[in-house]
Amino acid sequence: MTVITRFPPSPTGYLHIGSARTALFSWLYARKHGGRFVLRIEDTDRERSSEESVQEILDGMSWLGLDYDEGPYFQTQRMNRYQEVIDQLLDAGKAYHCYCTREELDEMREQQRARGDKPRYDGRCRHRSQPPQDIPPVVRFKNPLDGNVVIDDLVKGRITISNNELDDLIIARSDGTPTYNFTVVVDDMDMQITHVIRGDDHVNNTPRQINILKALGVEPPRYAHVPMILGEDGKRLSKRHGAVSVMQYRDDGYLPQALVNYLMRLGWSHGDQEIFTRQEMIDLFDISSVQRGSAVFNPEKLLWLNYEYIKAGKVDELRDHARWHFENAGINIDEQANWEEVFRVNQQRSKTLLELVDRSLFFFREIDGYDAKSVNKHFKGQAGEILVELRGQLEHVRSDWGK
RNA sequence: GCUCCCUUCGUCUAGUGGUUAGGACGCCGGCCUCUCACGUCGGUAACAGGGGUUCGAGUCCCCUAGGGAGCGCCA
Repeated sequence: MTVITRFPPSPTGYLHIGSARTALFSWLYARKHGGRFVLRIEDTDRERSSEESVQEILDGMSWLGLDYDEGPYFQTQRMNRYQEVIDQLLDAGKAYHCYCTREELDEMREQQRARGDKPRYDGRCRHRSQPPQDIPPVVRFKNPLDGNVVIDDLVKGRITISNNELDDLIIARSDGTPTYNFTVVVDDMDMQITHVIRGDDHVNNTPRQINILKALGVEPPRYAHVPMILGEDGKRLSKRHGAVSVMQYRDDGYLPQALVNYLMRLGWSHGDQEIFTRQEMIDLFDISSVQRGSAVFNPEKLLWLNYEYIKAGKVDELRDHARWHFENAGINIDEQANWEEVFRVNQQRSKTLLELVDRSLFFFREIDGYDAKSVNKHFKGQAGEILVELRGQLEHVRSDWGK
């Protein structure tokens, strides 16, 4: 059996650091097992989806080096297929039309909450005999009434959920468009996904999806629910914790390999090893030894790792990653004669590429001014004479520069 | 509220019944050094709490507490 994993972002913003980690795990799993990695864009929410986001995600993945073997597929291009499966379910009596109004549903949920119950649809339209003419119906999936759903999760272990905790979820809206939990199932089925690796905010969706898969007569894939990444305050990582966009890290002068390394080590470890080459990641990473609990994102450690990568980096590779940063500073690094020497002096004292660029600038361009405060503090007394003298001395050592 | 999941230094983690509970980041200090660094040596700091099981529990079981997630015609 060929392993097929997938990464299904919705293009509603930047590529989030948490999504990137899940993508990395999926990619690693596929690469490790000689399988395929599928990219699928979940763009059914037309309101919030955008072309720019798609591009941003694509850029992020390529920057991280996460190449995919199939896709990108777009859900909006698969609408006919979803409709087909909905009809199939309807015909088989495994789904039904529901004419409940939002008001009616709200009221029902309110009563359930008041009773201390979990709000869920009570299936009142399952046997509706005379459909009202003026209400466009949604389609609901007939969830089994009893029994359990068991997930043998690759990271969480066995999870058992009782079917009476689940309700008849909507698989098609009143305008006919399919909903998330349904499209995921159809896509994973059609794309023959064997391993679903995703955030553990999806564990509660999993039993529903398994039930639909079973109704469709398909064997569910294996699941691996990886924990969320939290901010310093223990809350789910979000913008208020600082940078959460992958591309922001690129802009801030991080090396992709450092980010990838950090992300993989977050919630996973291999003995005392901290630094891994790409190949080691593929060989050593094991999804089933990912930590079960969530992990707090630690920017300091990422910074340290980045520093390690810069210190140990080959100058030409560093130059490739720093090229556009230099361009931003108005320097064409490829035209600089002594750039290698400059890199070698600075790479051991720069924690980011931005710092490296900053420290290198005065080697590459004329000084256009002095810091007033420092001038007042140091340029006094004999300082001028000494500097002139020093300059004279430097003329002689110039030919030995770097030796 | 209900359901599911989780719980070792501040943070990321090792640990699979017997360890002085190990490593890493951070922080503090020593050494190296004509500067800044690199490097290097050392220190700081944890098994959430309570019951069991066992000769012996961070490791197994139960309870409590705390945290996270989900409960949409969002994904």
